[in-house]
Amino acid sequence: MRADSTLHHLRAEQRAARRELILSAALDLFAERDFRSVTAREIARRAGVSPGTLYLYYDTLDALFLDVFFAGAGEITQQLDRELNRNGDCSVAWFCTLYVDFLNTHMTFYQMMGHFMLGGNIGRDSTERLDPVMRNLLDRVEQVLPGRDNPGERRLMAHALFSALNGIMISYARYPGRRAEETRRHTLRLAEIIAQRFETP
Amino acid sequence: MRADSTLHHLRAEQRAARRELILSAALDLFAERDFRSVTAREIARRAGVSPGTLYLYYDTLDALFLDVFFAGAGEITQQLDRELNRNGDCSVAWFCTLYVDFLNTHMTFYQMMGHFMLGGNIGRDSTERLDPVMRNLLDRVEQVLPGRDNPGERRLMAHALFSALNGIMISYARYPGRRAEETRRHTLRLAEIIAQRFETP
Amino acid sequence: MRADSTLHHLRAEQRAARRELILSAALDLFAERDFRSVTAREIARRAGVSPGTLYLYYDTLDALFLDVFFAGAGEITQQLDRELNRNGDCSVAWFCTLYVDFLNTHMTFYQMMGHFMLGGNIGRDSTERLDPVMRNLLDRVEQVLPGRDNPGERRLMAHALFSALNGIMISYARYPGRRAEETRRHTLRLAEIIAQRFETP
Amino acid sequence: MRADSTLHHLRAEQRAARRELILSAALDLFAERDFRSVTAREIARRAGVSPGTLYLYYDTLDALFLDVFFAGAGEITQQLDRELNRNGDCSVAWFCTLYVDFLNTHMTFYQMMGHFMLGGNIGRDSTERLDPVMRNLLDRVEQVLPGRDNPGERRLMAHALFSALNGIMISYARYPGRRAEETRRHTLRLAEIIAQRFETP
DNA sequence: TATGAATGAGACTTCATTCAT
DNA sequence: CATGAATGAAGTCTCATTCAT
Repeated sequence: MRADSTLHHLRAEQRAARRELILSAALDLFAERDFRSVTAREIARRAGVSPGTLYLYYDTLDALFLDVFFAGAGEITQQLDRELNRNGDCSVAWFCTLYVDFLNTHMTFYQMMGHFMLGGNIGRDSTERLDPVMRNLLDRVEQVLPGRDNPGERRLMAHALFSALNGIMISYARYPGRRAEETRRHTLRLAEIIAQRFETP
Repeated sequence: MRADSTLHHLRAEQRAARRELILSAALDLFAERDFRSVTAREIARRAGVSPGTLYLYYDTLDALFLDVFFAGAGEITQQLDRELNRNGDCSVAWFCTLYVDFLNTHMTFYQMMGHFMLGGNIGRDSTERLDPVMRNLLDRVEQVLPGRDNPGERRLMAHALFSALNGIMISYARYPGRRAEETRRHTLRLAEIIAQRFETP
Repeated sequence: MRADSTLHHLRAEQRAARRELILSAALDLFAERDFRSVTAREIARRAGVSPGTLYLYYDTLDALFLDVFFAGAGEITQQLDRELNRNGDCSVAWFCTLYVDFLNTHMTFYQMMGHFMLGGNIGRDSTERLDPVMRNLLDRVEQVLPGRDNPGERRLMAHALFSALNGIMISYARYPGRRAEETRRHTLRLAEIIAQRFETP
Repeated sequence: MRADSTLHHLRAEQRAARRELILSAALDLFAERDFRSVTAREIARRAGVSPGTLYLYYDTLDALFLDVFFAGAGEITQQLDRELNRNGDCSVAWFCTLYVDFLNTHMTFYQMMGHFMLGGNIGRDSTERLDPVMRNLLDRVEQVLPGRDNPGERRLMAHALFSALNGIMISYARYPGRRAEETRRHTLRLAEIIAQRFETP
């Protein structure tokens, strides 16, 4: 029993590790080039596995893309939680800066969000996985918003703030000709402005 | 001379008409399906020309995509100007509503913006054409912002507002499970909130 | 008008010629190797065209396979008709010999028949094209059968004879270890026996 | 010694049982779908073993296919023998009906025969196993043929009858649009006709 | 012996783009 | 200027088979 469960555990761990390996290889490539031009074969080669192996861990390339998004969403959610738990009273400015900073260093996460939101062909099951992830994020946004009694209004405001921050990147992310550092500075400045706008209840 | 220039003029007109025809066919298809799944051949067929002809008017498919963006940008700019010229003092709320409404009915314009901003490979010359178009748009945004003396600050605020509005769509545009009408209502509500936030100087 | 129709005619002729070219290349390869191991790329290379061109003339490899069958069916039908028209009274023996001889020299036709009859995945439209072809063949078989008044009985007898002849090949066609010439002699001998059995009404 | 041989025996028995298990799983799947679309992994899963185990019992997938054929041949041979032993004088009609009925319920057996006869790549050793099996079957056919002195002639006649019966299936087995029961009725009727033709010496 | 993850060659097919007519 | 047949590189994904555990 014990041995068996250990074996299972190891198996699952190994599997997760391999998945991580592949995902990481993909992220590597996405950092270098537009993700739409990255091929399955390249990801496999970079991960040091065969193309066939890729499909042992992901049914389809889009499934992998989705995982990039999920991984990113998980990470930013954790980052937020860490601070929110420690310090119940976080400022909007802090949140905006953190999120936009995250987008700057996790451009691929942002690109995937765009990819899927703007017409990615995801199956019903993926939609069902996507939904709660987005909701989770919005829950965090709500927490940092200044007091507002009406829950519906509060949620809407969270939507608005979340949208506004996401919009920063689409407008300036890879604006041709701008270097990463310049982009970061500019986007963070915009984040501050938006934060300021959402500080008052 | 005269005859020649008239001929030239006619030629140019015809050429423009053909381009328009092709562009319009493309938009037709983009309205039906995700633009990433539309092929050059399909566009040609829909326009009633041959695939080869497409390349007489557009060097590349991305060039056509870019034109979709330009056409949209031109249209919204004109719409704004019409009102701005008539009525020098337009409200932020009016602008936000107009713009988000435009995005809702011109999703493809928005998608193209995303396509290029998030990693589209556009050549140097296209960048040079893109730049003034964006600047033009931002000029309009500036005009509706409430008085603010510092021009740099003013410009930054315009960026922020423009970004915020664009973000509305990436977060909810084709949010799975939502119908077009529902999306429109929701995004317009968000536009109002954002407008409200940017009303005070 | 005239010119146009001529152009159309030429186009159609050229197209048919290209199709023929590809078909012929495929048959070439099928003669050398089991058709199931022949790839689209190989056929294209042999035909002296690019892989993409293949799909300009055939939607799918199976469509090409089907054409192999149709071409064969057309040929044997014509061969039969030529003689049947010249000489209204053809013997069963003559027919059996001719057909089995044909199968020996057009093994691929036979293989395709087997491929599709024994489970080939053909669409509805192909089925609709397959049907009349088979009926046509059976019509010829009926013509050579000795007098028999009842039409239903006559048809059944045609079925039986046709089946019997087809069976000869499945049992001995590529029987491992037999050379082509030996196979031909043996199958023709069997054809004679079967003919003899079907000579009496 | 004794213990050892018993052990060996057990081993052999177990091995045979496993082979049977796998074979049976394969047959299960072949009954559901065209055998050409069934994968090794599926067979393994259905048999409740791992893909690797498959290759402990079969060198290759074609070897398994061959076994399907052998199993069928063995079964029909036994069925025939049971009756032939009990009743030395069996009619051609009885044989034809029995065989075609068998083909109807063992379509896979028939498909495998076609698979190998029409170009399957079987090694020399498999050919050596195939040969006697076919001979065995033909021996039975010979037994039911009406008196005929010349042994060579007799053998040839057996070939002809066997071929004729096999042909019934290739012509109508999965004739598109026909249901199993209809096919069975039709093929049995054809079997009768052929039997009738081979009844006279 | 049994496992099953990994392999990797290779299959089919698509599609932006070109160029002879 | 228009055509549209042809290209051919490249993409995703499959699957029989192997081998370390």
